[in-house]
Parts: sequence; structure tokens; C-alpha cells
Amino acid sequence: MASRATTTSTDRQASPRDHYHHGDLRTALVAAGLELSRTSGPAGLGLREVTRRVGVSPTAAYRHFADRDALVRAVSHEIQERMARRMRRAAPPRSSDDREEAIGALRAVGLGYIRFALSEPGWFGVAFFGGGPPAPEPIDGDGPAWVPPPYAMLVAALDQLVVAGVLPAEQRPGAEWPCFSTVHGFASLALYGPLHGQPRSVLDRLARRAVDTIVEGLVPTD
Amino acid sequence: MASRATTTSTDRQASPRDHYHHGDLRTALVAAGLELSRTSGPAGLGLREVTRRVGVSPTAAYRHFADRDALVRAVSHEIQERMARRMRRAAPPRSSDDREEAIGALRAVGLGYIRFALSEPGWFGVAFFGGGPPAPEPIDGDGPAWVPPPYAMLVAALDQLVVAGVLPAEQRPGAEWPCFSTVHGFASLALYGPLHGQPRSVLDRLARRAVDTIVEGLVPTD
DNA sequence: TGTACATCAGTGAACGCGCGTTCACTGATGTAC
DNA sequence: TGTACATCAGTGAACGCGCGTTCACTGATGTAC
Repeated sequence: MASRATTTSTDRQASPRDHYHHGDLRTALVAAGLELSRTSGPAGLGLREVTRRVGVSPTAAYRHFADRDALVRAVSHEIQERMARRMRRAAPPRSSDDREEAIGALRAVGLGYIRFALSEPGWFGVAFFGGGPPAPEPIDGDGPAWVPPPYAMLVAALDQLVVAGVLPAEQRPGAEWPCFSTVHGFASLALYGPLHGQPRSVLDRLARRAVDTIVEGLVPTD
Repeated sequence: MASRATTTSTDRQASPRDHYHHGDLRTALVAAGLELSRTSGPAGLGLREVTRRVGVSPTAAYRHFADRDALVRAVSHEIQERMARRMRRAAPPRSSDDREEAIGALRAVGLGYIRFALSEPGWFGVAFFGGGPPAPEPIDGDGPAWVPPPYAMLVAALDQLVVAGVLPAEQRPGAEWPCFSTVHGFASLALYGPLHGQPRSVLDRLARRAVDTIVEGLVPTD
């Protein structure tokens, strides 16, 4: 009756479950959530659907997650870790000029964000819309429990801009938001808005221009 | 049985329906959709919920809309008309300096977009996510059937920038996207992202900076 | 001016769906003695 | 080394929900003659 989930090469568990106790159900549920949401976005993250894929009863999930939202949040966090990993891989080569290097790094963070969104639209949807709006947080208040790694990369790139002497220190606070707005907005327009369906080559060109323009606005080079 | 919807002062139909034939059901459904989505966003736009509010059977909607999606699209279009209307009301005063005026107008378009989103989050959600992704369209192809009025305002502001001699004509094509990305992204971060829940005063300040930065990147003033 | 009739705009019941969550339960595990 | 027992991690049936859509229908409208 309960059809076993066919395991793929990306599964952590090599074989379908053959014991009453699963072993590491929590991890397996998150892995299944990643697979499902990769193609279906947040809608793929039904609690029933995810447990079905693992080959376990829907109730079993409640041993590991308080409710569906908690599962979605776990998947979302994992996605953001992967996003940051992929962004790091696309970092530009070192330059002899510190200023140039810092600016290049900021550009790379922005383009990396957009490129991840474009190539993994399902995951991007979960990361951003999966867990409902995050709790409000004073901008410079006590450290939040969890900082999204892609956001942390943006923060680091901006800090480096100050160190390299490109961005005046007094302009540093709040500089995240023009940058984050532009790249996140571009991704949204490309995935859900008027740029949806444009060929990848066009999107790449427009993305570069969007990033160049906001960086130019932040640290004028002329 | 079928409880009559209580009519509000904003209803086009002054009195509850007292005939078998409604009179202008299509308009009434869109009006009800506007009310419902204003507080509940796209989720409020259930076909059953909307017809319930009008005091009509769910089936009746099919006389006027092919399916739920068509209803949502109609509401979304109406919202975008209102958005543009409100943006126009916030236009800056004329200036003696053409260049200054053109730049001020572009800023106003951006800030108007953000302010509408912040003060009408439900409507903004419908306008942007209501009808699913729009059909892909060649950027400079044949005119699309319907151009979102807020987008048209952005186009006009950019054109004016060229006329005023602030933006070189060869930089005009595609200039929409850095601008649109920034303001739309900011609205998204403020409504669904890490800026969610920040006090309005903070958001206003950050919005101004985001808009200033992208405008500076597009038409440097130093 | 009156009437037959086509057309239009609604009704009401029902279908099938899948969801998240609850409940009382049972099989498996591991530890104290 | 063996056994009693608490604890843990699953099961399976059921609940209640609301949704979009379909179907065969009927009441109201307006027009041709």
C-alpha cells in the first residue's frame, strides 16, 4: 500500500527503509523537501507529500517538526546555505588593486544572488516565501538567532568596501538595502514579473546592468 | 439562507440585490474582490468567498469570468490603475530646472511605487502575484494587450530624462529594469523579507536611500 | 398592443480533491539491575 | 547474561475544512411579429 519512495542518487539514505525505525527521519524529510521544492517551489512542500516521498506516514513528521511551518523553515535554511555556497564558488579572482577587488566582490555577490534565483526558481521561492514573513528585528539590535548566509556575504562585501577605502564609513550603515533591493527585485521581476520568460542571455545582460547601476550609485567611479 | 452581503459606502450598487437579475454582477464581483483582497491579499480572492460577499451563488461568477484566474486578473488590473492614480497624486511640483524636474519625477515614481506597496500590502500582493506569471513578451516587440499603468509611468519618466538631456539616449533602452528592480525589491523586502515589521519611519528613510542610490547610479550628479 | 419564444443570468446540489492536524495505538530500542 | 520496563518513533484511521468546477435546472428579460 504505502509505496516506497524510489531513492535517488542524492539521497543520504542509500536504501529504502527496512526497519520500523527510520534512522534519521528528520534529515530524510528535509532531503525530500529539497527534491520536491526544487521543481514545485513552496507548493511542493506539503507535509503529506514530503512524508509520502520518504515512505512514512504523515504523522511521523510530527516527531521531528512542530508543524508544517517548521519543516518548511528547515528546508528554507538548507536552501540558503546552498545558495551561499554557490555564490562563493562564483567569487572573482583576487586583484592587485584592493579597491577594484572590493568592488568586484560586491558585484559578484549581487550577480551570484540573481543567478541562483534564476537557475533554482523553486528553491528561491521557498527561501524567500517559504516560511512566511520573518519576525521583525531591530536593524542593529541583538544578534538574531540565524542570519541568512547570502545576507551575511553582502554584509561582508560592504564591510570590505569600507576597509578598502571605497565606501566612506559614515555611509556604511544601511548600505545593505539598496543592494539587496536591487538584486532581489531583479530576481522577482525575472521569475514572477514582466521579465518572466525572457531568454537567459537577455536576463544575464540586464542583471549585469542592474548590479552595475546600483554599485555605481553606491560607490561612484567617475 | 444566502445571507445578503452588507453593502458598504464604497459599493457601486447602493442597495442589496432585490431582483433575480443582479444588474451589474461583473462590476460587483470586482468591487468585492477589491475589498476582500485589501486585507487578505490574493488568498482573499476565492471565487466562493467573493460571490458570498456579493450574495450570489458561486456558479454565477462563471457568467462573467472564465474561471477564478480571470476574476483575479480583473481585480489585479483595477488595483494597478489605482496604484498609478495614487502615484500621480504624489508627483513633485514643477521646477524651473528641466533637468532637476525630470530627476525629481523619476524619484517620485519610485517612491510612489514603494509607498503604495507599504500602505496597501494586500493589493500589492494581488497586483504582483495574483495572476501568475505574465506571458513572456519580447522586450521591444509588438505592443502587449495591456500595459500596467505604474510601469507606463516609469517609462515616461525615463523618456523625460532623455528629453531633459540628463540621460544619454544610447543609455535609455533597458533603463527600466535597474529602477523597477530596486523599488520592487525594496517593497518585497519590507513586506515579505528581512525588513518586515520595521517602523514606517525607518522604512521611509531606507526607501529614500534606495531610490536615491539607483537614480545616482543611472544619472550621476557629481 | 399582445403574445410566443429565444436568450440571458441566475440557482442549488453535488463531485472530487488534498490538505494539516488529532487521537489512541503499537512496534522497536536501550538501559538498569 | 537475562529480563523488566520506560521511552522513543513510528502507524492508521478519522476529522473538518474549503476550495474550484460541473451539471441540469429555472426565473427574468426583451424582442419579432
